[in-house]
Amino acid sequence: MAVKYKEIADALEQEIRSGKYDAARKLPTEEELITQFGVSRNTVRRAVNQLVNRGYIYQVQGSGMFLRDKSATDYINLGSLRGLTKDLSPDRIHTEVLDLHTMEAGSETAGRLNCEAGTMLYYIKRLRLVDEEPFSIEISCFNKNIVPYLNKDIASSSIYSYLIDDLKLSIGFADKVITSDQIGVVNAGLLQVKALDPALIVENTVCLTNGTVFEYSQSIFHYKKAKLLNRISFK
Amino acid sequence: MAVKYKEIADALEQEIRSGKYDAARKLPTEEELITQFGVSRNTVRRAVNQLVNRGYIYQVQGSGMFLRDKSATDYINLGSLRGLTKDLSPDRIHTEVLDLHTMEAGSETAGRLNCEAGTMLYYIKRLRLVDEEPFSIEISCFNKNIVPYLNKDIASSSIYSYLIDDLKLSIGFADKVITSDQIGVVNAGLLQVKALDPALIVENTVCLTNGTVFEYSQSIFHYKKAKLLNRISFK
DNA sequence: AAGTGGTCTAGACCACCGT
DNA sequence: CGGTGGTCTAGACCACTTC
Repeated sequence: MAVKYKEIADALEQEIRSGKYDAARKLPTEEELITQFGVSRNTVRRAVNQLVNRGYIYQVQGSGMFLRDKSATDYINLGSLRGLTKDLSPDRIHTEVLDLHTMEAGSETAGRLNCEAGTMLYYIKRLRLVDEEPFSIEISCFNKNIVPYLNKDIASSSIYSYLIDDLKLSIGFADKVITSDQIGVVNAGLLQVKALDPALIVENTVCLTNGTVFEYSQSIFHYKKAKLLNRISFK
Repeated sequence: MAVKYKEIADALEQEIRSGKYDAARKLPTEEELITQFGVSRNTVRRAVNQLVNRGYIYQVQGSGMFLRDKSATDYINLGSLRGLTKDLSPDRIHTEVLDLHTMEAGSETAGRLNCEAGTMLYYIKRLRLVDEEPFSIEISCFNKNIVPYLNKDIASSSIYSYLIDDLKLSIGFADKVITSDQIGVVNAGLLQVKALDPALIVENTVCLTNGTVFEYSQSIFHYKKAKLLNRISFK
């Protein structure tokens, strides 16, 4: 990390999640944070801003910085990178790799990944279980020029940890398109619902900080189990 | 407004939407914006930051600020306040007010609105049409202590314009919970789909800047017509 | 009136991209 | 190496809340 405002933001996030401010439901004043962390006011404010964007707190001019009501658990936060892996406790999640192979991009996939048709990519289909019950199906395509290697082992834990910590990719931004549709027979079987039952679908296009698309994925969620959460603040 | 960085952000947003940078796909440098708007670098950077958060651009250190690919139209932006009203051109939208009355909050609604049971509120049910075809059903509850007056006229255009421009409410943040479920018979009839067809559902809890909940709403979207878009950036 | 967050400036230095 | 964004500081003044 080595960047002050992010370190402070992460420290405060930890404190909030640990329940340190649950009694007061209020953060220390900017002045206090300035002396506590020994940085300038601007740096404190940038850190605090992260917490606002992450949905933890809201600021009231003249009054203070307050905790937002805790969202009930079991929500998948649309604003964070790691869908399941961050929001649910890791021991509740299991991943079954149904398919993993390399292939050439067809014209449709090439369009989505913003690359030439014929570009090599990894195709992965996974079934994700929460508390041993089928929760979602994830079909992902990674541009192999950017993600040169993947295997079942990596795919069965958190791919994103591998991309960030090992491949040192710096992920910049993403588009998520959310829809609902009738589920097909095959996927219905995997999720143990009936064919034509509803499915909650999230299409995800992810880019590096330099703007290159490296992943396109589609997640199909069990309609009775999945709840997506989006926390926004206007300022 | 009267705040420099927001004015600059809005001006740049307008320029981007107008297509001014479509050829270059690149914004002027910070230095250029500084001289163009006659403000300090920090102010330019705050303005630019808004555009990043609104999903218009991404920044690459050492290189510049670039336009993100346009999202196809017809998406409902989850990050903006006015769902339909902002994303689709206004003349395509029609709103039919099915019900509008005041009532006392029951215990469940009181919980969602974070108020006492028995608090007076407005209940509104609306059918929204896009291009003359049923698109979504919106059921909203407003705390009457905060929104003291509403009528069919207001409800059939944009409620939020009224809240912001006329009532001078300052809206702070919101929680959106997105799910999918089988649609009921009544709503199926309204949306002209079959009972038990999928529905895309967004529950929305909206707060003022001071943290007070003033609205709880539920939107039920036509599963073949609605696409929600969430643009996120990590920094 | 005191406390607390919001806006703005000016300037320094660092990190990364491209030539 | 020049161009361009990223981080950080120090200080001034404004706006809103609370008492």
